[in-house]
Amino acid sequence: MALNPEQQAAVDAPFGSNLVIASAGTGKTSTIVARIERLLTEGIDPREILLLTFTNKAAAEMVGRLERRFGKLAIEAGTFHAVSYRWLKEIDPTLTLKEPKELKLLFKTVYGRRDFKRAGFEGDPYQAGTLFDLYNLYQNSQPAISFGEWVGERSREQREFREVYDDIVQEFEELKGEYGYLSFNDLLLKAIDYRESIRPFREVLVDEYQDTNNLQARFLESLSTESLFCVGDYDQSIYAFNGANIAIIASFTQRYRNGRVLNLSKNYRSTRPILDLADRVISHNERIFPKRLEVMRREEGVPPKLLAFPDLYAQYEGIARMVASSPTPKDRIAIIFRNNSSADGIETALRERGIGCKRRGGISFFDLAEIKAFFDLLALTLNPKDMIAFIHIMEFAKGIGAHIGKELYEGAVLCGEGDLVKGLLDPLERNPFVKRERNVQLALFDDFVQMGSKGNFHGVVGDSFLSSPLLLHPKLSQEGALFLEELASLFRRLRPIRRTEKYVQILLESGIYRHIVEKLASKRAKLKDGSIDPRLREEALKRIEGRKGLIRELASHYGGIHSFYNAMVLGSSEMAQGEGVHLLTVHGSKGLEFDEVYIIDLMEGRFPNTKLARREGGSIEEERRLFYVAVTRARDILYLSYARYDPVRKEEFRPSRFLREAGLIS
DNA sequence: ATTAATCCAGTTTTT
DNA sequence: CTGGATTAAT
Repeated sequence: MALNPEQQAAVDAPFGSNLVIASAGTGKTSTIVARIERLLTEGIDPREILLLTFTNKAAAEMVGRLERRFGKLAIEAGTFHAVSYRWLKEIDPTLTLKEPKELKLLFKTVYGRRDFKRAGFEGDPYQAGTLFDLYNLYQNSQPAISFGEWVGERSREQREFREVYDDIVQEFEELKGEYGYLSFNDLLLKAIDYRESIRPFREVLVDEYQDTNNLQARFLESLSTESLFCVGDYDQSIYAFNGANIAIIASFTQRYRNGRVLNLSKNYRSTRPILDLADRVISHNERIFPKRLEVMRREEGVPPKLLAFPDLYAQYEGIARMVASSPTPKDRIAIIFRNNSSADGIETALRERGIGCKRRGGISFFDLAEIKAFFDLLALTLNPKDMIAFIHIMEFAKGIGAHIGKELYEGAVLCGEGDLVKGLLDPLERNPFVKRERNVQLALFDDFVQMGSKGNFHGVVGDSFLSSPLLLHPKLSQEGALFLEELASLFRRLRPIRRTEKYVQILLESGIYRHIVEKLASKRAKLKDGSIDPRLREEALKRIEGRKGLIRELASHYGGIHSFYNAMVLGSSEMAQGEGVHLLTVHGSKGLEFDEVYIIDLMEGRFPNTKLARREGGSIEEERRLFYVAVTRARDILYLSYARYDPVRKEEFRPSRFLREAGLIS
């Protein structure tokens, strides 16, 4: 595709600090690709080019376009996080990421150890979950003050808790270290720490620069590069909740002396009526730079159409009906919503009409119990310090809950002199479960307990495991003993394994995973009276078998078992399932385009999500930018839809103010 | 004191 | 449909 003069100017911009302001649909991706092409044809080593994007999919697509022309390329490309991980892996190949959900749980237990009332506080502290989210935002915003001070500055009422909050995050950080956990933010923070060991680049290209937060900006500054090429559009900044800071793009020329700003203003994507509508609405936001978008498409275009429905379900039905009868190929249609909660309703309505749809994340594969269990098992074998994974696995055994799980873990670590694997396979011969004082004074009694406990597990565990001091736990159940032995045997069998496929195979076929799978299948086959239907059980097992196959298939694409695990944590939400109409949140739709777009649930409260807009980080301007992003995904046809009533919550709706701003209602 | 079962409320966007 | 909280059972 030929470039227009503006695009060419960006491609040809000399080395230095370049900022390209690229409005929606102005050929941003093509420009980045052409820029890299130019660098390559000038003879720059691909290894000296770094491309940072917002999703790994976007990076893969751009690299794919380049490779079609140049063949296999060694360009470093991916999200900030994926790239950081790749570098850190070379420094420490065993580091393992932990899901934000799990970290939140850990944070909650740390928080739970504080008793605010008893400590004499009057006011209401933030809840654990809120505080955890705030902590992430704090890390992303990188202020110079402590977390507690920062919270106190944003809210007067919270000032009294600032020391407690500092204490909580300190303990949380210590525990993370103890268990060997890394959060997404830790990837960037660690990469900044190791900046000296990261190779220099000739040019670093940054896509979606408007969504950069302070942590990412610091990461960029820590890189050694001759030239910076940032592409963004402040009207599409929609990640304030994640610390995205428009000031970063707005202050580019102040921060980079000799920084150049280039503009891409010719829109090739959408028809005039669609762009006019987008423009009318976004003009209600304060303009940072006046921006004029030139419509390049010649045809008159179809005016966007407003759809009003009496209630939510009539809306989902109606949209499904329209999609069904539309001549547009299904995979070039997108249904876009503000909140993920809209997805289920529309998906059901589409299903009923036999229309397939493609949905990201959602009721994910990774939320299934058997998949979670697999990844806990994998996480534990990769990082034996992962106490939480150990407990999750042991909880499948009857009679073992969080408490005993934790005691077993600590016992094993004690018997292994700090090493869980040693504690399982080659333990010191002593009872780790008696209090030390007692141990000294009542040595004879200990012996008695040992003999007695071990006797219970004859026939349950093998001879070699029968001598394990872990079996001395007074409340250990038979199943618990079996699980411990199976776990020990799994560690033994995995030790010499290098190949990813083999490693995954052994995990999936291990005794412990088989037990877990059978328990899950039985649970799912349980009838109302408590009995198990063998047919249902067979079906459940079959479904699980299929999912095991999927895990094998996923794993086969990765060179190392650590890479596989970390890629699953980093990219699980990017994976989409299904074929057909695209179901997307506005955030998920960023950077994509479709012939026909339906924006649904355009009601006050929902979109704009007024609850979020009132919260810190949110604003009605941000909601308006979200609307702008959604509208500018459309090439030819745009429908805007709302419903007047929610029959489940018995709630009346008013149409979104954006519909008024768009001139569609008065 | 722990674990298992049962019932009730609630549901933000992403790496 | 899930997570949390409450309750029953061990």
